Amino acid sequence: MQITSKFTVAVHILTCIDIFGGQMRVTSDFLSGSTGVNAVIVRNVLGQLRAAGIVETRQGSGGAHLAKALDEITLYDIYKAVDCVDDEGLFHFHENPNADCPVGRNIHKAMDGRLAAAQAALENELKSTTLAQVVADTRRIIDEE
Amino acid sequence: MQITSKFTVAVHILTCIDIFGGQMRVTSDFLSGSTGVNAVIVRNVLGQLRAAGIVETRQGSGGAHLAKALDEITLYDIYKAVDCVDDEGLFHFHENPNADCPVGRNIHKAMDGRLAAAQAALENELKSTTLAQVVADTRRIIDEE
DNA sequence: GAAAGTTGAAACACAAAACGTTACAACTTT
DNA sequence: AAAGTTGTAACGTTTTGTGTTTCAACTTTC
Repeated sequence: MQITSKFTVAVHILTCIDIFGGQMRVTSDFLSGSTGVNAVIVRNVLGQLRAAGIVETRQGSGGAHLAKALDEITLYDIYKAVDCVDDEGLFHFHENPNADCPVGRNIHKAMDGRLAAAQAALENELKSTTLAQVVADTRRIIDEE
Repeated sequence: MQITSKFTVAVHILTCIDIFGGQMRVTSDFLSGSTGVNAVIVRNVLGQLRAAGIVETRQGSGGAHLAKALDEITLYDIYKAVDCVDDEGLFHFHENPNADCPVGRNIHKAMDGRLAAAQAALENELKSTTLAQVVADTRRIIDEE
């Protein structure tokens, strides 16, 4: 089980938009080249980021731009934007526990709060990290090459 | 994306073993009935829990038993036992970033530590919860019915 | 020691999800 | 008008999770 690569691809895309955006038009084709991901998938991810108010794109003209300051975009925003987890939550209960068994009909309730706390711990960590930090690290690593 | 239901099923199974183990033989067939999960799957999960030293089972005789005290089994132990995540980690990088692009060849390094921190936050929360707590909650909910 | 019930494990089947691919209409700029 | 780009739908492929069938090995009971 792994969280969809669309999440890390989205971070990659946003980092490219910031780093290359000043010098050139950052098209889905260019992003496909940098990420190694199919251009249509890139456009799908950009569409999700646009729906979340993170980037701006326009038909025809080409070139994506950030819609917010780097330090106003958290990894959690991106994680939510690309739908890493659905409404059911990160953990998954089996559908058919036996309602005639006292454990079967209550185990869900007994675990729910604790699993939600674990999921919240993950998400809080993502909320505390901004794209500004990731981009700064990326620039530093590039400069040190 | 969701963490495999084998995890919550394993917790369900262990809870049953504790609650019903005193009165009856808790076989894979019985556990299949309570969880709604196929008996072969139950035996697979029991096999993983046995490999992790959490339960004891024996061919022929039937009936699973806990190999440790309830408060010595954390949700993290179970999560690891049933292989919720592989060695690559919870997050997933795309395979083919472009090594000719400065972002492409460095983004992995720039994100790694932060993603590991997020995963660790989740796992630490699971480590802080024991099966004893889940079973106690389950018994309380049953008593209140 | 034979019968019945159980576990362990392999092999195959099926469904859902992730990701890739093709195709094309709508749009913008030159 | 032409060239390049985005948005989106439709379909294909691969992987993974889960279910199913089958059977050998083992234990207990009769």
